[in-house]
Amino acid sequence: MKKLRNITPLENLSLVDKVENRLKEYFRENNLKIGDSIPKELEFAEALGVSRTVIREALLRLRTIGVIESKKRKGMVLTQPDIIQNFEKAIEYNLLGEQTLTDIFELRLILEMGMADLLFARMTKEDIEDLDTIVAEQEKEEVNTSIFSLEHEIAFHGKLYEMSNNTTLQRFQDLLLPVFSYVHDNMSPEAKNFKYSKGTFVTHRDLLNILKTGTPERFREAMRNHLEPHLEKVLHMAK
Amino acid sequence: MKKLRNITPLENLSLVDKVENRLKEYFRENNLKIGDSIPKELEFAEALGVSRTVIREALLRLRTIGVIESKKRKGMVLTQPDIIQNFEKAIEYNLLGEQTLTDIFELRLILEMGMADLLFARMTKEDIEDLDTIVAEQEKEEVNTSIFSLEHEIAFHGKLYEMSNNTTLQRFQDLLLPVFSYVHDNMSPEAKNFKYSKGTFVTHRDLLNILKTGTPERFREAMRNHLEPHLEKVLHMAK
DNA sequence: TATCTTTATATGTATGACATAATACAAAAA
DNA sequence: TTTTTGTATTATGTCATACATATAAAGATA
Repeated sequence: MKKLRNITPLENLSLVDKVENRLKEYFRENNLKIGDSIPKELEFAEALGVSRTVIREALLRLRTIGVIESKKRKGMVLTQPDIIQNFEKAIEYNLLGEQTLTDIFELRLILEMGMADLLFARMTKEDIEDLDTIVAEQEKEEVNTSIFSLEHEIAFHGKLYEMSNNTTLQRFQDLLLPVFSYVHDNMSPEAKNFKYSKGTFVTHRDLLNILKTGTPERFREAMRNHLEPHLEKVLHMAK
Repeated sequence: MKKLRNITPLENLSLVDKVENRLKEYFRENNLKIGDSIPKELEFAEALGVSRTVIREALLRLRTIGVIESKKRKGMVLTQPDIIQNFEKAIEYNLLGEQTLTDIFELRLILEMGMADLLFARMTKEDIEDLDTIVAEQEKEEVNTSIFSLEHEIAFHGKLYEMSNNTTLQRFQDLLLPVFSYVHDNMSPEAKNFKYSKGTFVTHRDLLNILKTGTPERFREAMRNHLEPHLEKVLHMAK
């Protein structure tokens, strides 16, 4: 039998899919902005000639991704979708694959190495003081317990993100924390041991000092060393 | 009248909200993984004592964020949510605020500066050849038209993301392209003019050469220069 | 064995009814 | 007048039922 080629399959969209597309068109055509209210379900249903059920399903999708909000009696209004929140929802279900998790962890490394210029441009005296406190706290505890604590790790690096003054980036990191701890927990014991061994590698204190008196370039290099155990693991991983 | 204090409002979750939470619990308790199939709508409805409508709405939310897929007659199975796709959907509606767009653009700069180590560790001979072609193409056209083309910009930087070999990162950039062009279009003419003015700033060719014979540090520094006009604009923006 | 046809079934769509919460407005109280 | 309280209205939220549709799986046909 001759192979069938060059024939595009006819689109197989469900009614809800079509309605969703029409809604998107509608928003575009009418140039609707955040805060604008949209017609009620029954009006849409009538105008498009479908049941309220279908309209509701389409609208519900929009509600789920945060494009609209609805209130009883008041109706529906367009809202600014919270891109991070969608992310979050997906993660809550613990269904991200190994590869995605690794990718995301890698993303963290990239972010922290790339953040240098932003940090130097935006850091304030208060930021430095905060970091000082965080590092001092860590050093005090480590003398006693000599146990690596994920908490301090998060406190220090979290503060860096905060200093970036980029809300999206910051929330991104908030939400990725569980991923970080996941990867952290699943790291080989060896990697854990030689991590942050003072002297060999750059410590939080070192990073802080560079922030105080150094340059973005030096900071990047230092951060690279600081993250080296992670980097090594990730870089040489079979992809 | 005495002021009312210390009374927490009682939770006001819709039925669908509650059902959604119960479903999440259910997945957790039964330790369900990607690929596992779940009971049908009617069974859930009966088990939870609510109408099929409510169950469907809750399930639809999950379907929207990509946690489940459903097929007629077959039922529903857990799927790996595509975090990028969710992002994408939100963006399609053109409802992201100015601030978010700026944040995201900033994110791009951070990513490209932070990517250096990854690139050097993972680039192949073919990658370099591809880049060579892209740059040559650009140079040829620029001689004729001397017009800056977003296309070449995207081709070159897109290739870099591709070379990172990080699928998530790559798709992230794919989806952010519209944001990039948006910010690009809205840039002040001055910024556009002194951008990539050969000689003054680092060109794509320069970056490529560093990739061939240089080091990650040099590449980072070069990329910093290359992106300087963008960086300046963003760094000194009132936040 | 391979291919076609039928059948059972879970999701998809339609309809109509009622519940609920939020608004606007009227009425009452201060 | 101002503030509080009640009431009607209305758009979304929930329910029940029926039917449409696609398709996996079983059965029939070659």
